[in-house]
Amino acid sequence: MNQPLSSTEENYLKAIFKLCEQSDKPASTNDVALALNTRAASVTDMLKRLAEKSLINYVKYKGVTLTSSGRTIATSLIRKHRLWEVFLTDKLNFGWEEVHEIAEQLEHIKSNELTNRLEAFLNFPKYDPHGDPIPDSDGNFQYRQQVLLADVPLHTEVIIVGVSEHETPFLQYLEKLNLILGAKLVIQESFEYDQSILVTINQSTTQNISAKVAKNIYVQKI
Amino acid sequence: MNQPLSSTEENYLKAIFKLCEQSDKPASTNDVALALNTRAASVTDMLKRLAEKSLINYVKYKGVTLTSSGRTIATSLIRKHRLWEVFLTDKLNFGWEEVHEIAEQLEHIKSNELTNRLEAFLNFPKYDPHGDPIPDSDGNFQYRQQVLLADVPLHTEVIIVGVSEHETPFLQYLEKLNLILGAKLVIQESFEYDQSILVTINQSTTQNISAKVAKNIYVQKI
DNA sequence: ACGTATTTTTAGGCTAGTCTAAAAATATTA
DNA sequence: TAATATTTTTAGACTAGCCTAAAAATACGT
Ligand SMILES: [Mn+2]
Ligand SMILES: [Mn+2]
Ligand SMILES: [Mn+2]
Ligand SMILES: [Mn+2]
Repeated sequence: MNQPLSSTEENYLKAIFKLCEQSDKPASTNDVALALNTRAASVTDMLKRLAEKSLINYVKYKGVTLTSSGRTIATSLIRKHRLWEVFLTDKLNFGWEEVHEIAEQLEHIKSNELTNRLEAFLNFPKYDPHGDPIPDSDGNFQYRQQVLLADVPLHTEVIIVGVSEHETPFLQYLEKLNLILGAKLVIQESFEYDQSILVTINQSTTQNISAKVAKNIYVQKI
Repeated sequence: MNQPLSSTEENYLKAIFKLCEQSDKPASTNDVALALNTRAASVTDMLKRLAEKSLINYVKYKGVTLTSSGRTIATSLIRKHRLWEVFLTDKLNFGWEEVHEIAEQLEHIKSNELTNRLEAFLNFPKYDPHGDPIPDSDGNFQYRQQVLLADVPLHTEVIIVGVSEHETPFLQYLEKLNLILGAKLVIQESFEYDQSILVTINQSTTQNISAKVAKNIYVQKI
């Protein structure tokens, strides 16, 4: 027992973690299939194997949650993913829209010593380039209190602290609009018609932002 | 066609490259099996598939060599392996005996941009922590003229530039004896009895070195 | 050159992981 | 609550990669 997991098995654990993270309810077979871009039948297959290894709690037709050893592995993957993303942006000067795909590969490198030394080399960062918290070596996250830009009232000054989507086109688009981590925003107007909002960015330019974008940006009041 | 290769396929190409590097003759099925710690039947299987993809020249019963596209992939793997080894020693302070295993994983990360930026970040190193040359992005090696310590005549001053084995115990042993890259050696005596030699290290200590060790250390006259 | 030893390939089977199609269970709606 | 819709599981098949055992090809010694 306790032989190293395949990248595939690791990806299932990570997906289940993320699906259960918010709601705390079990994840459905279909949700997992959707998250991993695979089919429900393949998921059922894998759930049986992961349950066999005591990494998940799986009840037929009732969904899946992680056991504590499953959660340990999942958080370690997220930790590695986010630390590598910091490495790629801070040390190799990649843009925040380029790092996710490479980190998807790097997160599967197996060496705790490597992870810990990388963390030290990066000066123990607490957040990744997208503003997501980096768990410590015990798997504890430092969650930040944050709200969606879409839920912020008018005339409140806020600062961008994160995004809820990591896909390249979205991040490139934000970059273009100067909507990067740390940017200061004030909502000037909200349009009923299409739920878009008018925001002032860094006390200089003023931009119209679609509802879709506003729902994917996390901000903090200052 | 030209879909990305699996790590397994990449490892076969790397092994074939190394087997053909010195001798220039085709590698035998058994040699490949030995190098990859697998069975001859599995090798035959894979050789058929790699030949199908035009990555190797394979003639039944006659052995295998790389095609030029096979060689491109193999050298890219070696390039990545050695650059990561430099990263691990120079930036993360790993010992030269700890890096090989981790680099075996890292060499399969797919991103040319990553490799090239890593190379720049490391200031374009020409040799890895074991003294092996790092090919450039076109796959060209800068070979060094070097001889085995075992073949050096008495009383010649030489400097350690490389090792021909990367296994942890061997490298740890060298470390213990202060036989690290850059150490200056002079052979004082050679013993017929067991082919061991007596060497002065860095003009200070004098050590007896077994024939086995002396055959795995590369040196340069100075 | 011929018989023996070695090397290599073939044959057939195994596991992990994937898929589609069909069956079974659960949820929804009238 | 009974019919229908949705979700999930099962059944069966496929590929990559690996294995052992047997057959075929090649190399070697006398
Ligand atoms: Mn990411
Ligand atoms: Mn991220
Ligand atoms: Mn190495
Ligand atoms: Mn090396």
